[in-house]
Amino acid sequence: MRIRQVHPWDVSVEEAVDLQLRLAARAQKAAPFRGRVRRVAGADLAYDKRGDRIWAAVVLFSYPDLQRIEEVVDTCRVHFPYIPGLFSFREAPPILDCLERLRSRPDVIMLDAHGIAHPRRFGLASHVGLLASLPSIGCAKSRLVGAHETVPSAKGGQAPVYYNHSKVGTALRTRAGVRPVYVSPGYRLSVGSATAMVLACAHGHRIPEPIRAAHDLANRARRLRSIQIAEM
DNA sequence: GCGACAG
DNA sequence: ATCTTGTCGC
Repeated sequence: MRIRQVHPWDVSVEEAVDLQLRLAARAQKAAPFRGRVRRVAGADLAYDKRGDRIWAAVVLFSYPDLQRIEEVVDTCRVHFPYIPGLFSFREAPPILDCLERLRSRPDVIMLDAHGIAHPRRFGLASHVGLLASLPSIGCAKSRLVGAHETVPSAKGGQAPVYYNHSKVGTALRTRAGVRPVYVSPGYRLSVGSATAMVLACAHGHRIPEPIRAAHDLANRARRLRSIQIAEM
């Protein structure tokens, strides 16, 4: 699929924040998914111990039966610093490269990150979704912003996450006895449909299958170090 | 000024 | 995120 080249990535921290403020406006339409979801992609990354190279992986699954269809990995060096709230400037490039090389188009992509549950309502999931013109979901392992009540302990238990007087996501128990994950729509999705899709992809593990598979693939690629794709 | 703070 | 072995529990 084609990726839009909207802005450069070698920007300063100030420019990055400015870009988020400007791009966020395009990622705030909360629409429930239209039609049938047939393919869901999961994306995640692995870092080397020095923290200057990352491996990105995208794994495509059929939905809702979750059969593995296709997978892509990419690697590149990172220069942008680790700053909560600015992940996309480190992680989006290699993920977008993977998406660009994907043969069949996903209906939605879920990432180990936040969507609009972000200081400027434009987390990594939103950024990737916007540039790829693909509905996206952020499913993070911990909270970045917002607050919520106690999450029911059974699988499927949830509590809305509020930030600045608006609902930005869901704290969702994907399995009994584990900490909830934080689901927030990234691009062109509603909190409800994003939450439903994550729960539908929870197969006995805290992390939904597409992201789990991408996490595993990224780590395997890192250990092998055999796929050193062109750097940019 | 002091915490909080995705991966 | 990554560095690390075994170990307690379903």
